[in-house]
Amino acid sequence: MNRAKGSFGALVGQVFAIRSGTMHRLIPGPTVRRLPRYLRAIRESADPTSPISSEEIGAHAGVTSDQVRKDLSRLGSVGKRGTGYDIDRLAGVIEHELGLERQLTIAVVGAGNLGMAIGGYPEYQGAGFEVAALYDINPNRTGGSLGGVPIRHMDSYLADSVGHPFDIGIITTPAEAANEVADVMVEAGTRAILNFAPVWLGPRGIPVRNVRVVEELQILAYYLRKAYG
Amino acid sequence: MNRAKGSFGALVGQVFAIRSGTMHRLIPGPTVRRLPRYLRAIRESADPTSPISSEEIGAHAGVTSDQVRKDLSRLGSVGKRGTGYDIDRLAGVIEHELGLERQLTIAVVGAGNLGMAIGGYPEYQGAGFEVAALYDINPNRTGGSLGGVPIRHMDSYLADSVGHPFDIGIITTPAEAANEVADVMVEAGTRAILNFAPVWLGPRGIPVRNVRVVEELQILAYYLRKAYG
DNA sequence: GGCTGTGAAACATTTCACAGCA
DNA sequence: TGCTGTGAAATGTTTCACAGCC
Repeated sequence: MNRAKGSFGALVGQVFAIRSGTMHRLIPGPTVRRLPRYLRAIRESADPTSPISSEEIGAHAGVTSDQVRKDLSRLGSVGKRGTGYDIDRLAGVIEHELGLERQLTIAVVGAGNLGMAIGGYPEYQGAGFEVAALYDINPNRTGGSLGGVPIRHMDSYLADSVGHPFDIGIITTPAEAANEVADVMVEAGTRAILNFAPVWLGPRGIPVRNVRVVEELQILAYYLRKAYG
Repeated sequence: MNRAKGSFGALVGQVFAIRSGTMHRLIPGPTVRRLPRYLRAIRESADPTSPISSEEIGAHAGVTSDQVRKDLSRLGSVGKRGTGYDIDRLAGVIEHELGLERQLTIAVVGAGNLGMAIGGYPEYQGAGFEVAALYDINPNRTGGSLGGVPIRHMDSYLADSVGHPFDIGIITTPAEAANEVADVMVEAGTRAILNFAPVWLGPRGIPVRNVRVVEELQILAYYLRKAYG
């Protein structure tokens, strides 16, 4: 498999791709993946009124203080030497960088156990997200609602998206359905995909991330075997 | 934050740590994380009787063929030049490397929506795992079963582990409870932890991996903003 | 004095390119 | 001829060490 380098193509592992238009200068992937951890760390900080040090952020995020400083310095000079990082200021900068100032809408496709669990997740408020709807193809599951969020038939996904496409589509269907669902999402203008189905979603021109429980277990199994034989 | 380099300490991001004893030569982390994808790719191969090429594996796993060959070459010389990789042989080698030959037992702590979804996941058979029990602190949730798997009170976790500790403990509790649960797991001899609670679990001497839905969404938000402004 | 910000060094991973074997 | 296996080069990331500022 070959791929134009430096292009908009999907990147390995943590996949994403850019639909079109100008590519901005991107922060390194590992740094982007740590930013949410820093955000949580400073929000859970013991004293929100006094500045926090890279040392303390690192302790809460499981990262060295060097790494924290290096990462944060990419967001501009945001700390104060001799003092640390102002919590509100830093939270604002990270949220801005991650694009969390605007509330992002989510559609969850697959109203099974996992979909219901994720659709009903209580942490979205304050994190910048709002679940707008759940979808399923099984009419027995549709029509109701989950904590005020309607559960609709997948057939209406496209129509529901007209005028206000979802920012993120979460796929919690069985493996067989995932590619089809992803196609519908792209067609409907959904802007990014978080996939929980155990399949590889090929590049579709929008950012895609995959979370696969079984693979996580298998990775753990490796380290487990190395540690215990 | 400073940490002895090359030690058994927790590694950043994809955390793991080794309890004690000899450290084996480890395959690079990125490679380990791709192996389960290769395993799935070859299992879903069009024709299981004829050999598969690195090109085809890569296409199914979203990785370049170079990368596939480099990764697989770390497991020893397992392919045939001019031909490709024998599917059964390769699957066996990867499974061996990942330690999937022995069935691993899982305990899920937190019998809420997410715990039930993960505890009832149908893909474990064939992937090398078996959910042995679910646990919760809420007596209203305990006592029953989920597809034959008993739901027990967390108080009995320690006693249940005597003689046959769980290989992997999955934490699906709220954030506040996660650290306490992790402590119990370590005390009970649970050998690795997969954490879904939105907190950083500090190093505990056993391999730990974290999956956090909100962080995944925030990472997506970043690329989404870069793509669409 | 204390803590950030950042070049430079060290280290890790991926890509390239091709030798080697079926 | 076709595809693997692998050194070497290119690239990316983390760690180090300290200058710079509050």
